[in-house]
Amino acid sequence: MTRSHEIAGVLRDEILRGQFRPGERLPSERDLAARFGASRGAVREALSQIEQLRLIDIQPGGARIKEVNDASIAVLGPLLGLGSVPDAGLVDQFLDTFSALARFTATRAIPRITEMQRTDLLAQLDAMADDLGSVESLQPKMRAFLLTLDRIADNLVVRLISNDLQAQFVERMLLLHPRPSLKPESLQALVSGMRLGVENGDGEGVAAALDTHFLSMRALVAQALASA
Amino acid sequence: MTRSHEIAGVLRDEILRGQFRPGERLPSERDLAARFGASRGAVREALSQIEQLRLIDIQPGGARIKEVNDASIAVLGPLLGLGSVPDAGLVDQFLDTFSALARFTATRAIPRITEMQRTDLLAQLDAMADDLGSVESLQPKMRAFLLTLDRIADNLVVRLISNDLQAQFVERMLLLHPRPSLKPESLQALVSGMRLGVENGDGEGVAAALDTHFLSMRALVAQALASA
DNA sequence: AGTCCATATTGGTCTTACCAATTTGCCGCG
DNA sequence: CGCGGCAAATTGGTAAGACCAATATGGACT
Repeated sequence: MTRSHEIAGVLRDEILRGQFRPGERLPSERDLAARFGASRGAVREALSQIEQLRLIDIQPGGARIKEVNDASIAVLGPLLGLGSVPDAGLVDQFLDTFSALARFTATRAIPRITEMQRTDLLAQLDAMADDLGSVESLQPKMRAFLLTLDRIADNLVVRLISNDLQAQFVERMLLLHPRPSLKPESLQALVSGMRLGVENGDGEGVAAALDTHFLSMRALVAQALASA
Repeated sequence: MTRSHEIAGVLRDEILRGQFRPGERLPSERDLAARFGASRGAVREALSQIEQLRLIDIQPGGARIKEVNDASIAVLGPLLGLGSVPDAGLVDQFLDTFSALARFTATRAIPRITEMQRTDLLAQLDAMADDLGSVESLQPKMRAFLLTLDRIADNLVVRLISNDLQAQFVERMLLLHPRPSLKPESLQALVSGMRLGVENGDGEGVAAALDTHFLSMRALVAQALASA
């Protein structure tokens, strides 16, 4: 972690916390350098990073705060990490979005899979079916399965979105205690539902199974966050 | 446009063009400074920006190129602008993604709209219905309508994704000649389809209208790009 | 009260310098 | 010939100082 990343992190969080109003001017680079006990170069690198998050607009005369609504999606992770517990509403929006992305991937992938790919997917699902009890080992298999679908769907735009969100989200949610865990019956339904869809080349079937899975997931996580 | 942004743009495009293999080392900051006739500070700021795109990994010892698959979605715009004409496949993936995002927004927004919002939406649709002939003036109304839905759906994650993609995509596609334009009948079907959905509180109806609209759009754009 | 201009401030850029970590390349050993 | 190990060169990280052009500020003047 370099000095400029540290500084960027602090300033980013302050902006996300709303400590500056949109349109307001950020302290000058020289003032920030003094505040952080760093060189102006380090501060400039930090500001350059925050500018890429589209949280500020740097111009001769000063850097001005922008609306969070116009920011890059890269602020979502830091936004989750602001409090000691992630914001329940934002987490639900994340999961809802994941749900839509998974549905997208499934409906685009299934109609174009080859026989070999189908065999591969079925094998992965069978491996998952043997593992319903331990969420810890099912999770990575689920991710691998969705990644396979993602490769088949072959949409770079959605792939980058999914990767980005996943990276920001998973990392922050793994810290939760206690980790919510779905009932084996639900997982069983998910796996068998997807299996049926893959077998029949029914993308909508796979998507539907994912939909209900994400719905239960959202309910569960909401409950976990409420109690935390 | 500052020097560091210029340099970052050049290096970014070179990486996106595949002029470096993943894992390969980028020239040192001092060499790059010499190449661009700039100071090391300017180059460092540029590299810091490229690092935020997740195109490189900066470490003591050197900056190493990463896989484009792991990059930020902020590379999609530059990726569209690499050639004289945007890549048709990537454009289609963009539109497909827009389609899914619009569907998401519609299905989430419609069930939770208030009477006042419904009135507003219907008014917007009526204004659009009077304007089917000129694509130039319909386009912004369509965007405003989707933005209204977006505000109602109230999902920050999807909003940021949509904003981001839109900003990157629209800007690059406006340069196309000739600009593709849908037949008035199709637009008529879109507007009336959405109107029916809004009236009946039928999110799936609105989404379906959007689906068919984006399908025609994709066919049209593919044709335009093939001829360009 | 409004306008205009001099001044101070701010970002943009370059130079030079030093440190710590990594990489490189050479040497000697097995 | 290969391989381990050590020293030197290279590389990124950071700092301090300086100058310019564009912007913002404040005061003088009308």
